[in-house]
Amino acid sequence: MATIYDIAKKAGVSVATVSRVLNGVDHPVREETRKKIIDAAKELGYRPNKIAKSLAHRRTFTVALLIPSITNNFYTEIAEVIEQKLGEKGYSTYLCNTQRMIEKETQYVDDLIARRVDGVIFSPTRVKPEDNLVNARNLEELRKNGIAVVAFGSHFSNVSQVYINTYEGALEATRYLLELGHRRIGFIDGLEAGTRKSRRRGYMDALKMAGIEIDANLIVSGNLEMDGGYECVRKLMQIEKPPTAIIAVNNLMAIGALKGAKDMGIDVPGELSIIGFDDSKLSEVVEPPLTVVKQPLKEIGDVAVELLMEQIEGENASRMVELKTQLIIRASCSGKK
Amino acid sequence: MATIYDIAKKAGVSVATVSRVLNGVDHPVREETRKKIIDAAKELGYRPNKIAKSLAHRRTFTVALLIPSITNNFYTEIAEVIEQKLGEKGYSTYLCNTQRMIEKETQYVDDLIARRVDGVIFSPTRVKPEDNLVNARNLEELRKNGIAVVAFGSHFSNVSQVYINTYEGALEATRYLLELGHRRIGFIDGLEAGTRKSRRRGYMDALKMAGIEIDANLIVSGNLEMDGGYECVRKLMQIEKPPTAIIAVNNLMAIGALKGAKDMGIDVPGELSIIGFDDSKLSEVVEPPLTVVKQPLKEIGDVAVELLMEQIEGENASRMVELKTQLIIRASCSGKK
DNA sequence: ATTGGAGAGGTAATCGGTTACTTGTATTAT
DNA sequence: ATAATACAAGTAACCGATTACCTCTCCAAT
Repeated sequence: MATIYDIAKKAGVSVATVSRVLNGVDHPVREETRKKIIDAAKELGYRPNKIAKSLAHRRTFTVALLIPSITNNFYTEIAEVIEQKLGEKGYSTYLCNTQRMIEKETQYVDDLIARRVDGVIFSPTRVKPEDNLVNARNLEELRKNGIAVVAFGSHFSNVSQVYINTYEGALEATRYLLELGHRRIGFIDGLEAGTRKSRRRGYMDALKMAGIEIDANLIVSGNLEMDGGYECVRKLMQIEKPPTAIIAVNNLMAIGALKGAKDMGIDVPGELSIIGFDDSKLSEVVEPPLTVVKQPLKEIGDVAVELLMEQIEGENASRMVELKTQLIIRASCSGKK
Repeated sequence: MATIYDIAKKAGVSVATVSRVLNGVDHPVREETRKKIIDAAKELGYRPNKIAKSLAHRRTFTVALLIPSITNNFYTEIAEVIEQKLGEKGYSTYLCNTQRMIEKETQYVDDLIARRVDGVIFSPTRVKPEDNLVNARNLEELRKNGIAVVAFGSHFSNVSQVYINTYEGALEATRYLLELGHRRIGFIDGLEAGTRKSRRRGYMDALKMAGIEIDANLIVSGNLEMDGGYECVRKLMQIEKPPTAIIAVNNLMAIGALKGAKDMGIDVPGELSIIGFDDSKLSEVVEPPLTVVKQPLKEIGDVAVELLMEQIEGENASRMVELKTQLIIRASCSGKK
């Protein structure tokens, strides 16, 4: 492949001039010379080598988006807007999918440092509570190596982040079910059993405020995929006094729960109301369309990119932006008679 | 950040030795020296610079996966296996999403060449028939610049590819509907109206062989997303003699069609049978679960990586592998009375 | 006539690694 | 005792760019 040296030789100039012309650097060059260089580059089918450019500039103009899953629309819809926005700003996006495996997260972090990405938008992979520590360590490692970081989907200290107030979302959803007359409300949680889990807290607080005692049997956990929701609903509906409504902490689990209920011959919303989290096209097409606590996907992406750019190109103070959820009422909930 | 020069100084050796130790090159080094180097590297928090490595090696150990959509599970499920397999072989994956915009495909191709990826797994973005030409040009550009390429999702000459025999898939699906007694079968196509579209040919051939004349009114096109299917079904059901069964060319369109039919008050499968393409988790959770022509996602990914590795690391003869579809019968079709 | 500065372009160090080739020493074979 | 060889390590060119600094002309100003 042709290099700027080849072009320089062919055009009879030095590489400095070639570089200047090809990059539009502010340095006077005669029109005639410029043309010779452009022509030579074209003839040689010259392709700039970004590897070399990156090495010289100590900038790669690459940003990584590190997420737990790529088959979950929640993440891909965010990914799409992030990639779009970064592209407009001249950055390429590395999409890194951990498949919810914490070791892969660490592997990726090492690789991203080695590749000298300019920034990382980080949504932690957390299946077991201990993963929390690994997440924090990975984040720290990135920052220690001078990489700008923005996080979303969880809490960290001292890092720019987009924080979605899921506590209030869960609170609102639970209250909605209470208003409909439900008293036994189940909660389908993810595996990442921590202490300060906001969705669960929102759910519990709403119940407490309504003077309803919390029944541990009504809270079950599964993996964050459809089968997790499927299994959870079966567990919930087989306890002594099964719930009349259920909240699931993400989109796929809600859909899995819906399917599980149907397979058990339970009518939704007739016998069981279901509320999911994370709106996506899917929630609309299932039967019945799901009532969900929507997280503002597009905004999350927009804000994440903004925060990252502030760090890469501006003052690097870390900042936190809070976004609110919104309850989208569709047809998966009904009043308790 | 620390470089091998820093390590060399700290350990009192030359950079050559550092490089050898850190990369496990087959060259004798005294155990004592090795230890000094390892320790120095650790103390300095050394992180290898893959940019520099790539420049020196003229290999990036990066492969790009260039696809039309990232919010369609068909692609993300393939992406997941590809990324997994490539990772095992020591390659990082660049996931590039064109959002079905042909200009983005070209932009990406230019960028990938500039980034000197070792290979590209390419699924063409094709919305209008003319895009075909752009796809071919992009492919040629990659190859001209010495980048290994594997294509899937369409036909190209002289490139390794995974070819899914969708002609037979469509043939089989149509015959299935014919056996159920349907005579008026609608076809929901994508926008990419070409001449030699295999799914459509399979559909038409099955009808012809059954002695049924093709009614152009039964063939409509839309975009490849849910709303495309949604609109198409409305069109189809409003013609003079509407179909009693429909085949849609991809997963999202089938789901959109299902939703569209429901919204029109049409019972599926009672009044209308629907068959989709591209199996994915979604097809199972909609109501009724969709009968689909399944494309072997995992195999597509596996084979694509195999073919690419053959080119990058072995003899670079281009090769074509044909995969078969499979009709998965669920509950969205019923016999015509 | 001399000086100063703008215009046009070149030289070579640098980014952080890899590696072909060379060197010096210790061991073994003859 | 000496040559041959293995071992252990170093030197410096190279990968493909960028860019600070330098040089040479030419022309206007004094």
